[in-house]
Amino acid sequence: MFGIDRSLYGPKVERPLVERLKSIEAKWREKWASARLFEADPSDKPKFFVTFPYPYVNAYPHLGSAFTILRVDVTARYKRMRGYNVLFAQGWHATGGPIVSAALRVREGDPKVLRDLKLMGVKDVDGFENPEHWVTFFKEGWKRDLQLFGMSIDWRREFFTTYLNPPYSKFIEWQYYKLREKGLVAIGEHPVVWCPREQKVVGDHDRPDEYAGIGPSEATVIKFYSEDGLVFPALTYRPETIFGATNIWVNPQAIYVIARVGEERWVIGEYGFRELVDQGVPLSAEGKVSGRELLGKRVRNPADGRPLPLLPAAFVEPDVGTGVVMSVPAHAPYDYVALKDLKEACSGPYCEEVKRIEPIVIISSPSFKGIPAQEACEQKGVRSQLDKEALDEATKLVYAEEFYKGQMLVEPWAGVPVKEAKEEIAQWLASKGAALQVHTLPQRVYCRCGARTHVKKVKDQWFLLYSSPEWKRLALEALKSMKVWPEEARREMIRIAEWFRDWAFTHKGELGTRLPWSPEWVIESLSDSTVYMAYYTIAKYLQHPEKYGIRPEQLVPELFDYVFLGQGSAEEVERLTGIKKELVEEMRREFLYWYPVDLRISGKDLMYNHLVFFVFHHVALFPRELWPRGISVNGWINVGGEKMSKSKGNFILLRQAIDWWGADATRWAEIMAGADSTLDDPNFDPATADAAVRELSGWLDFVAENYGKGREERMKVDDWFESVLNEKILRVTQLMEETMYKSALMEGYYDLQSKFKWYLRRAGSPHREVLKRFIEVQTLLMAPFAPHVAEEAWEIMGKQGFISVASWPEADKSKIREELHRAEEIVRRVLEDAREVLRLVRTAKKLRVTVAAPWKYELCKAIAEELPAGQAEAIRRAIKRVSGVEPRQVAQAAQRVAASPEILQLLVPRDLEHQALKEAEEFLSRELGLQVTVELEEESSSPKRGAALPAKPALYAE
RNA sequence: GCGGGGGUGCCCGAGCCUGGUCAAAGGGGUCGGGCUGAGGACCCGAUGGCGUAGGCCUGCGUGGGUUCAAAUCCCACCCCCCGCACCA
Repeated sequence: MFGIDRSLYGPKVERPLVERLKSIEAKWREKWASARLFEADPSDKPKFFVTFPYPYVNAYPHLGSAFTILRVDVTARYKRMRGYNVLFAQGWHATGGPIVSAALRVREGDPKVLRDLKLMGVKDVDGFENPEHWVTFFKEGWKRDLQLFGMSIDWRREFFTTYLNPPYSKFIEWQYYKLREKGLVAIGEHPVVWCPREQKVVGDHDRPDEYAGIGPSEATVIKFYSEDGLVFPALTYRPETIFGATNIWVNPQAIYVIARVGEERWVIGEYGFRELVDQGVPLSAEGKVSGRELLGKRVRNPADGRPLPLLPAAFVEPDVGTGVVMSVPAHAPYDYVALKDLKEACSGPYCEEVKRIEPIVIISSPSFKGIPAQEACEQKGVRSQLDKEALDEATKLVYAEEFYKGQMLVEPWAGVPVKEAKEEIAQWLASKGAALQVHTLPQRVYCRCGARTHVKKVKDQWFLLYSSPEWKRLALEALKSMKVWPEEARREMIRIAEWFRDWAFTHKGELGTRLPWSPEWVIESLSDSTVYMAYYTIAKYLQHPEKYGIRPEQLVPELFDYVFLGQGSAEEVERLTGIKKELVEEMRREFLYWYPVDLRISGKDLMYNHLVFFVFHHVALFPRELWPRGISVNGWINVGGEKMSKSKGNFILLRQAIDWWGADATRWAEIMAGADSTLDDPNFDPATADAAVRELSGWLDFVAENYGKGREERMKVDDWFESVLNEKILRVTQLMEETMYKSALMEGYYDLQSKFKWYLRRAGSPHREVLKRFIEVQTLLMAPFAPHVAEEAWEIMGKQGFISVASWPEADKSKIREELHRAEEIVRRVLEDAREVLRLVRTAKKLRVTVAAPWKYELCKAIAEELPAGQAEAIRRAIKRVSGVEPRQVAQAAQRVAASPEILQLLVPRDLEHQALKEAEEFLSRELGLQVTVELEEESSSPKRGAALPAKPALYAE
């Protein structure tokens, strides 16, 4: 039903197992809800406030969005088990254009939007022509899916954005009044992509996909005056090449507009005319002229006064730029080829002159020796001036090379890097009145309505002044002092913050909150989602008038001033709003209890805007102690090694995954995909989800069968396993603290399980208390990841209460004994080595294991101690320290230690090694299928006994 | 171009910060064995090359370097991904 290729990405696991997990999930979901387990109110416990950027509700969550919020849930659950009062609330984002645009498309019957809706499982598109319907439909969908996923959210604090939810808009209004008071907003000009037919700004969602992401770029219009008083405005991205201009190109087929500006009369393409008018150049059309009529006219180069002829070129498109092109054949492949073509097939009266034109090289760069444009054309195999593809490549090549590595050759800029000269020359021309800075689109962009767009300068655009040094300084201070995982993300965000320019934060015709002092503008989506975490802390009061009786019109700025900033008094607020002073105070207390945000977990894509906005706005509005404390960033999930995409068929909705594998197995597989805090992209493997289904139901069976069972008498391996168990707790706890969730699951589950398996093999059967402790610890460690299964296991064990709020296991450090781990490793290696030996000596019936003589331990200990001096020196010194043994023997042994230096890491007291091996005799015999005896070198008659080294006993198969 | 991330064995993927227990965890796949009426489920073993004694050779993008010792540290280079905004 979702159009997904199940054979490739679907589940391959037994249905009954999944059904069993799902019914367990339903059971605990209900129990949590009826116990209101995740509803968090201020208490005397320490608090932890973790947040997930609220999602844009124009679709259901998929595995990618689920991944990030899962990390939030794991954090919340872990922190609860650590004794924190955790606030995890969730809102929905509806601000902006995409929903409005999608609704419009539904009204128009756009098949693509309808198909996408169908892919979501929407059967009836009735109502989707209305933006509001999208919001309510998908926020309900999100909520349902997140509930099914086991998110431990306090739903009383749910809300959504835009004027459709007045209390939230009141909050945003307050925020912007504050920013204005602080002088952080200003009005100014701003270039936008404009649709002349619909008279509106064209965002990415308002255009066909192939035009997405193309925005206004800066260009220079250079004015060339002709002898008969006309102005030819040539638009260029490379004003510095003016010194290499040899002529002007016009298209002889095209019709140009003659337009008056003050005293001047310009010759310009129709498109450029409109674009410049919309950018404030006061052109008024007076007439038309064909390109052909202009040929042969002469203009003056404003930079050096040289006369330049107007020549014809077919590549010049009248509806790109101004339709007038400055020709620089040495540095522009198009110009170079057009000139060459013209020389070969010239027929006009200006032919003599054309033949005399030679490219003028004015920039030097490492890659080009002669004429750059010529070399680039040859390199790219350009055939003619209409060979667009090759020419574009050649142009790109020359441009990049010269921009980044080129130097000017012309005085007074000789030697200046092009990067700098470009700007200076443009300014110099402008100061002479010979040029102006404009914006244009680097290629044709069409609006969804079909009309060609151009760049318009909006005059009364509102800006957030992110370039303000003081604001920036505070934001950087916050970024530098907060916790950020991974560290690379901090560096990246600091760089982004430094580079931030002013931000146009108001739009028209979108969903959102109206700018209170200029309501024709709506606050844009990134700008209304910067400090809303503060809103969570009191959302339960504001979003539930039936309970608290607070109406939107009572939410005046003074209320927020008091609640968030402590300004004014509760009495004053009561007088202004009629909201009871006690309630106002309660809100203030609640805010102060929860704030600041302890951790914000987000996909790495938001580093480039939202997360930095989040920091900027907090430092602008709140005192230092309320600034955010942490950010953890993760990559975007891949499925089957590739980015999720609808066309590849690997696009998996969360609801679909839950249907296939259940919530816990999906969570498990997502964590295993790579939930550590890194900038890498995690990879979701459906096979892992299948395996998780088996793993989790297997665990429940295991708990049911084994909890409370086991042998009574104590063995040495029991101590080893207890040590492992306690060490794991320490390790996993540390990883959890660092939001390294994949590593935590790998160590805390898979690693521990394989250690447990080894323990079972070693011990034959587990000790009752050790087994009990193992089952408890294992279940607790997996609880943040697979909470439903963990609850079920907890219940099977007969524990009271929810594991979701049980205590995270505490490591008993006294039981961690490093030497036991080494001794066990020695046993493991003996088994491994024995296998290798027995592979080669197939006829063996017995195996003797000989533990090295005491002096060899002395020797190794000495070497280990002397090692800082370098290995060779350490051995020399160590040999001297061993006495009472034939020196030649000592030297030989030392030589062999040098050949296997790893034994130095495994060194344990001889007694312990002997004891461990002695106890493992039976185990080794069982594993190897022959009789194994362990003996001491001095008592041994094994022909191999001399080869024994500490941590590496001699083996003799006979 | 700038900024960020990455390149590990048939595949996926740990390790790299803090060099030695690393021929390199764990999965998957493949091969062999066990359990079974049977199993895609579970358990055990093998899975770079050579080797009738635990060894040797080759090896973590490429080329150098530091070190007694490098997947790990340093330098250079090659390749892949992402961002460079006014958009969620």
